[in-house]
Amino acid sequence: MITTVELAFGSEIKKARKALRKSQETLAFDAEIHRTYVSLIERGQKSPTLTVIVRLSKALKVKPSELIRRVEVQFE
Amino acid sequence: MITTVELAFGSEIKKARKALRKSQETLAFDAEIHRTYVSLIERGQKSPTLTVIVRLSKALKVKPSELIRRVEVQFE
DNA sequence: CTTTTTTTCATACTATAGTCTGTAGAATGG
DNA sequence: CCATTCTACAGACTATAGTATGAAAAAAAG
Repeated sequence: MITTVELAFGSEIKKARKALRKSQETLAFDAEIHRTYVSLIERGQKSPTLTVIVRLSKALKVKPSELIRRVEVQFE
Repeated sequence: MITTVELAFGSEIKKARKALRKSQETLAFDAEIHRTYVSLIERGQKSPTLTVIVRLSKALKVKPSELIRRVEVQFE
């Protein structure tokens, strides 16, 4: 099931990635996840696990809590 | 694969649950996840998805970002 | 100590996260 | 334009998240 939380999360990932001018492929490499999976996440079609959230955060140089906070803001 | 992040997350869930004097079963009911799964999470044996993290947060009356922040503190 | 509630553990199962390969289309740059 | 890079999409697959049932062990309560 895809809720809006995934969409919000995906858009924040994309935003943070663009801010670093990285491609999905580069981000995937840095976060050690698959290229196509980054695409799925950004489009809110998957609900990533805690480990993946942490890996993406590291690769994007943003604290996981900060990333989640940005997601929460979208619901205020 | 279980990293230490899951252990840290689990211990925070347990702490927050105890603070509300809830049983695992009650928390599971409130978060709409399974009884035994709460046990697994608290012991760091599973890496919950974003949706589950959000559900647990709601049931525990803590913002997801705050929950994650508490996890991060354990690594400082 | 005895009873009751809570948690752990085992096992089996279903659903979905995450991988992999390739391709078509869109976006970007020269 | 043209070439190149990047992203979306499809489909098939593997790994693991999450469910379900029950019973044993541990903890709490009386």
